Amino acid sequence: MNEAGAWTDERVELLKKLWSDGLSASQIAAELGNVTRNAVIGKVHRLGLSGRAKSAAQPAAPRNAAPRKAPTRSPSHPMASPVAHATRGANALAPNFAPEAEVEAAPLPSDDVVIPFSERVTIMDLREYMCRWPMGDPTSPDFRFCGARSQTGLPYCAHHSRIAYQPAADRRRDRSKARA
DNA sequence: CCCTGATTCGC
DNA sequence: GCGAATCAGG
Repeated sequence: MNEAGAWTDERVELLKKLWSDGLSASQIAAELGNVTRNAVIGKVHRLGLSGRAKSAAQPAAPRNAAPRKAPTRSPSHPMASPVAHATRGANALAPNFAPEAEVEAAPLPSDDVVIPFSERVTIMDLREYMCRWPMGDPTSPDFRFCGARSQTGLPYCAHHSRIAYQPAADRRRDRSKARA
């Protein structure tokens, strides 16, 4: 039998299909099984795919110096960073709320379900990786955000992303496997 | 915090 | 050819 992680024609075909289908490398890797997302990406590049739904070509990112073997992990902090703490507070809490931009399912207070209180955060505790799903009136003093881990590139967590965008054909984010 | 694809390079 | 390590961006 073929090796589990071997790129047979079958697997390559599936790879092409899924890649052109818009699935992410990790998703494809999970689907194929016994391969990492890096393997998928590597194969994609070798096949000449890459950049499926992106610009024809990136602005030639000067990716110089990338010694993955002898990384300069020793003198990493000769001086460290001079406290790059940019206090971004004190900004106006402009209620520039877009009730209906493209989100028909307005954030009703009724969907507090499945959202534990402990997860809720104020704008003060809101981090970049936290879900910004508004809960309650922005004008209300007890206005809170979901605060759960937000999805990549999205301002909301997985749960609220689904509600917000209501994809015509939802992609099953099956990351249940392939996770050492 | 997590994820994304892109790239390099030892194997 | 392969893919881990690494990078850079979101």
